[in-house]
Amino acid sequence: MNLIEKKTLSRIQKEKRSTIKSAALEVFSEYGLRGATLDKIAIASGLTKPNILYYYSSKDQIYFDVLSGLLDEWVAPLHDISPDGDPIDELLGYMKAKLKMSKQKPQESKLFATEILHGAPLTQNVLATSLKQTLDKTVAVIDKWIEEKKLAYVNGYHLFFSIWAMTQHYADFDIQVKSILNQNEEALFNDAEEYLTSVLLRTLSLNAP
Amino acid sequence: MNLIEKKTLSRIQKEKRSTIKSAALEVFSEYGLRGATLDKIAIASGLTKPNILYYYSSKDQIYFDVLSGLLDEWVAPLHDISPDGDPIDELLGYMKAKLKMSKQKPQESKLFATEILHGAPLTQNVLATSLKQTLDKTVAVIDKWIEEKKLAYVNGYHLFFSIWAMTQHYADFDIQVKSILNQNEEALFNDAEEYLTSVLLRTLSLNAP
DNA sequence: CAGTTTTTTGACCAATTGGACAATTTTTCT
DNA sequence: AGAAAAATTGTCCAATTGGTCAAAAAACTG
Repeated sequence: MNLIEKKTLSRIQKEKRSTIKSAALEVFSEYGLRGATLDKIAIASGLTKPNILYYYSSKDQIYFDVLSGLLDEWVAPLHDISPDGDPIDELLGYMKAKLKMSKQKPQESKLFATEILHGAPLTQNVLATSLKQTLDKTVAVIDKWIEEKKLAYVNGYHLFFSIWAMTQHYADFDIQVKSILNQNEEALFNDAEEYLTSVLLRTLSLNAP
Repeated sequence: MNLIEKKTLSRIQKEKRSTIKSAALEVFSEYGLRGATLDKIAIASGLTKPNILYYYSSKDQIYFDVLSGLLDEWVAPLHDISPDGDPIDELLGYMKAKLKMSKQKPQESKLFATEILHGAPLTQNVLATSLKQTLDKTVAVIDKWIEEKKLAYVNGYHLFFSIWAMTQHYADFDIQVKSILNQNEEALFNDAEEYLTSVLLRTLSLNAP
């Protein structure tokens, strides 16, 4: 079981679990939980199916482990927003951090998107508790900044929804984006960053209509 | 076969195909192509599995039919942008139309999102041809408006990517949004529209920094 | 090196799946 | 009404699936 997990994992255990997890991320992000098969994960990892089941008790366990590892990483940039920094710099920095994750970890973004899209069977409580608490705090900071006239008025929650949506779009919908723009990834993400920077600047700056 | 389809479908054929399609939309949007089963579609439609296969030759055919019907509907609002209208009114109207679709047709949005997310196996060529052409034309209109000083400078393609991302987010990630905001749907979409309106206004208006 | 534990695997199983098909029922047409 | 066509279904099947298990192989221990 995962709950009564020993604290000292052998070298082989660490290696194999890590191998399985990255193969599983690959397969899950492409096919989703239900579309992914143990056989596909076995092939992607170079292990046999029973061998995988020696390290994880079920397919769902693998999915759960991969996804849990992701959640913290995904929320982390929110914690880097400093209430003492310059509001616009902080928010631009946050957007850039999220955009960088979309560029460098598209599989993680897609896995997360698929999970939410299909009803968040494993993460709904995390969303409603941990994520909500973190976001509530951050939105309180935004509201304070607005009150101090350091930021134009915006709805803080929807501001973050839109930053998530706009940045993750480049990972989750990459196929659509690349079907329309025949650019290399470098140029694409440069343009995206420039565009998103200008949207946020115009949205958040005080000297607006 | 679907290609050699008769033009005159009987009353029963029309009814049953329609029944199957709406049941399939329900199931596909919740589980994705691979997670959906004919049995689930059978139950959701109130028909038997062989009966479904009498109207569609395979599960993939059903998926293809549902998705094709969706694509046109999904792109349609782009055609309503008039080059002769007021630029900001036209773009606000487009955003509102897309947001309304997210509110009223979340299943369609989710099905489309899942398709793209998992590599757009059935729609990639449609994206690269039909959608691209439509968007190219619309972006040309945007560029003309910018040249005529009716609109602040923006990258037209990324403008549409961001409108799609921000509006569809409320359908695709509804579970996340609703986990964080404990509002009824009416209030939520009102706030969303107000927020998105202000973002677009500030982004597109000329009197900006 | 011998014994013990951990790791790996081939063979297997039951459940689910997409789909085929012949027989039956219902609808349509004259 | 009666024949022809269309629609419906019960039964079946082969392939794929997640998962088991006992035995073999490898790694670690004294």
